[in-house]
Amino acid sequence: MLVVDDEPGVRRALERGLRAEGMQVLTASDGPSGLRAAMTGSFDAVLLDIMLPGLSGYRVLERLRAAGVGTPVLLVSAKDGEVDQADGLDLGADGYLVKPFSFVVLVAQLRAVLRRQTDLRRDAVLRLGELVIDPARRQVSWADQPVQLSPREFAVLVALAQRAGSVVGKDELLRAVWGDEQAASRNAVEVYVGYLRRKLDAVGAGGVLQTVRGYGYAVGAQDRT
Amino acid sequence: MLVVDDEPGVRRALERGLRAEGMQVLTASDGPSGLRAAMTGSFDAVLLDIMLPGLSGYRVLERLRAAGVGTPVLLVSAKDGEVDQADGLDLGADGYLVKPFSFVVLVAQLRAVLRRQTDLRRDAVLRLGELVIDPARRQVSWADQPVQLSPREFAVLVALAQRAGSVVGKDELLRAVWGDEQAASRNAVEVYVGYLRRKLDAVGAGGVLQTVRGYGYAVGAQDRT
DNA sequence: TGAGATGTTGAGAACTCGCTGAGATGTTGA
DNA sequence: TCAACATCTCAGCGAGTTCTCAACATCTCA
Repeated sequence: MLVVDDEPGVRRALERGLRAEGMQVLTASDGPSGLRAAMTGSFDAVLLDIMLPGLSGYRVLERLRAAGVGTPVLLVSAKDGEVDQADGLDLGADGYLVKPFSFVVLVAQLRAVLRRQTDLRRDAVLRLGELVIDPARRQVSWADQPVQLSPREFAVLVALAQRAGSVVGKDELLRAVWGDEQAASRNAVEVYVGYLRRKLDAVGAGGVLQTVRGYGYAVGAQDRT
Repeated sequence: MLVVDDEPGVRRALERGLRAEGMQVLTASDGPSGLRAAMTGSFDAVLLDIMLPGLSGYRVLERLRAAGVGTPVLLVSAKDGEVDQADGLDLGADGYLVKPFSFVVLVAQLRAVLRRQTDLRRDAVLRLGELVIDPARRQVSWADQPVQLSPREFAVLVALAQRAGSVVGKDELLRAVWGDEQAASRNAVEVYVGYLRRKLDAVGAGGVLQTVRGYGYAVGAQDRT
């Protein structure tokens, strides 16, 4: 979660509350720094106050969407006018809260937004340049050539592709693919990345999976939808 | 879509937004005219504000249902009380939105309602290339040759065909065909897919049912993105 | 330069998965 | 009551998959 609000008291309260709900929280206190943080696209959701110093919440949202960042955004405002709502909605906000709002309502909205997000994501086709991953059909192809993968290989590739552009630690992969009970050693990750590389190389997709020594792996792509 | 709301700003914003989502939209600004429009029954869904001049949303909904019009209705209100929600749903509303609501949420609810609607029209004949499934007559044919199926076999085939083009997990199939109480093991699914294949192969429909190892089954359909 | 850390890979044992034939059990209708 | 059918479990086979081990390659830094 990214929380953008100019009042230190609100920031602290939200941070503490959301932590207690098991979320990881980062905060920003003005428009520009909030925008910068949100641009990384590495948040599951953003809670954005409208009245902000430097750059209003509207503008932040606008630029975010213009830059193609699709992270869900909940707008927070003290104002209640219809006009504001319509504006916010047209800009692509995913929810709207009017101050003062109850914490319970906030959490409910957040969970709704996150659920919708994962619902959409689960079956959404992932595209990374020539690489296309279709979770609904469990199919992978490179430049329209299909690539046959075993279930584990597929899961590893999806886990990497979902975090495309950033490095995924081996332990993180282990957790994402093998589950929490750690049924496999860390070497299994290396082996499966090896399998994936071999199969991808065979269709000309060399160098898609990069090794980051001492940490983990990353799958290419600077773009994003 | 029929949008009934007395505020011109909201009407315009919704109209624009929904058009952008590919829907056809008509609007009405008060209760009586909204009711008249809805009575025609020619809408896929109605978005109905509760606070309306002339005739409240509740009354509109009431009369609509009394007249036997089953069009799905989403109620919109500024009020947030539990009582109101219960009232609205009792009157036969299909969803409830509290202002201020986000446009994304509205669209999600709308799609859910429409999906439910089409699910009810289950009797529609399913066509997958040469394969024709008629749920109303419980008949299946391949290239005009009829195929005799037992009820279970039929149910499995329908469950697969309804999600044509995407992979259906065995557990998912089990739930869809056998119900939630898990009256059968996962192997039953394999057995029935086996039966289906044998019968389909016999009329030349080989390879219609594909196995996706480690996950489930998929029935043809190459189109779609 | 070379020792230790880190990553890659081939081999192979153990296991899981999906398909199938056999058969127990239940249901229906003559 | 019996035959015909439907449903579902079971056990076994063969193929594919998963994962570990250990040898080897590569990298990093003193």
